[in-house]
Amino acid sequence: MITLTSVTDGATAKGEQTRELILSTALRLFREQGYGKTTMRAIANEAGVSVGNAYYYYGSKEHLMQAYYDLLQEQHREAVEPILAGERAFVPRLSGVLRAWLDVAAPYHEFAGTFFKTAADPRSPLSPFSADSQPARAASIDVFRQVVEGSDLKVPADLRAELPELLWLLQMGVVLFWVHDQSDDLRRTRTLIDRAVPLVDRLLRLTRIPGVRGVTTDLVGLIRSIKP
Amino acid sequence: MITLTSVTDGATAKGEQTRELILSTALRLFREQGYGKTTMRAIANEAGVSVGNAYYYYGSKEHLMQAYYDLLQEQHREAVEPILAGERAFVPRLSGVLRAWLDVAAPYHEFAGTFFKTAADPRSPLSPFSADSQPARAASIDVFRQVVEGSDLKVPADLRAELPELLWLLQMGVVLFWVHDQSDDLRRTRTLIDRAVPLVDRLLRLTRIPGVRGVTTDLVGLIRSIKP
DNA sequence: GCGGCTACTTGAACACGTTCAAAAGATCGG
DNA sequence: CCGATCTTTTGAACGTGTTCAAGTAGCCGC
Repeated sequence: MITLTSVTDGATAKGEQTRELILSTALRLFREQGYGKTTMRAIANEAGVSVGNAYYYYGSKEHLMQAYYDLLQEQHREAVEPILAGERAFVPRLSGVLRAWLDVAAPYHEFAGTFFKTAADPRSPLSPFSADSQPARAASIDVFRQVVEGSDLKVPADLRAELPELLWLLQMGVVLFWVHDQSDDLRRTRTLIDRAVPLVDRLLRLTRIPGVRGVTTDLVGLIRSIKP
Repeated sequence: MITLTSVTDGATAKGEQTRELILSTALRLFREQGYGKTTMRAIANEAGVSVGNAYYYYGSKEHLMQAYYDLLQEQHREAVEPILAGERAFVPRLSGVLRAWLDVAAPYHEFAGTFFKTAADPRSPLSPFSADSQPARAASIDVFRQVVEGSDLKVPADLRAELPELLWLLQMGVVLFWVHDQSDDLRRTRTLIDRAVPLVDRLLRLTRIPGVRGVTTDLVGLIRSIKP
């Protein structure tokens, strides 16, 4: 059934080339003039193709943004590698990962608002909670799994199992804060990270105190009960 | 300078009537067919005015939604009164307030996604974090101030001062969860409230344990340092 | 009543995201 | 090389949110 040529799933080398041309052009325009001011017509014009052609490869303008986001995540994963490889203490591991996100995403700060906007819509396939973005989310959570696993952190096993997802949620919170942060050089978001991470660390270490243990159990139970 | 007629700030009785007609028509159509499928033309048609007229009173379609949200908050404040008047224990007070929100907002669940979408955009004046919505946010936080003040809860004074805002944040989290909740009769969101509130209560009571006190101080310090 | 002012109202026009029927290329068995 | 079939490309057309120049209506001082 499957031929041995390049045409196995209806994709051609030429087609891939056009797809990438459209994406790179879109990303450039997004960066140069923002998402809102970049029109599909401008993207098509600049790429030297027709509007309809852009829609042949990307279902909507938002899908082009999704591609932007995927790129970001990929860059984040790369930026995080040396930190995860060379550091064992939990606090610098987590801080490093969060700060790396900030550095990677900084050039897109203005445009990030628009991303968050569509991401918050539950019906959008771009929502970080949607089924469609499950792979991207899993990859993102995996970074935090590494943060936990490679660290010297000691927490109860049940909590440890949920921790990567919780830290991912923490990052979502940081991103939400970052999107709204208008201070110079993102000073406030940096403060948030610098102070929140040690706080999280203290909290996690508290879970070994007997009187606190019950709360932890409750928390884990809560998380499990509301998972879909 | 100011005349004694009704024209004191450039608003006429007739104008107010038109404004309300447009709003009520819009809200009806939003409810009947959803936000996305309701066009500005349809609103104008149904209200018997021109499209431009709708824009004379409401700067954008989103502003009509904002009015929807204001209505919701007003209804929530009313629904919450008997609970706050007749109950002293912290857990039922907070649960009651959160459940009341769920009940008030339930008819608009489908349409709430769209609201959240624009709310997450930091440049939108509709964002719950924006300066424009400061009054609405303050009113909303005030409900949680009442939850705390009228309750038997005992927490350190510095934390107590920040608590209303923190509980408001908790509600934002619940709303975010609710928006994405597709379970029957919002079962998952109800579970979240029923289990999270006692957990919050336990956490707050823990703050009086000496070993935990330091973490609380850190938390309060963090909050204060990142406020604008 | 009149001139002028402000509040209000209109609807055509614009810009943008998106769709789609049709054309153009590419590939391949024969 | 032909015809068939699939992939790619086109650009006009549509629907929608939004703008704006122009018009209408009410009101006040005179």
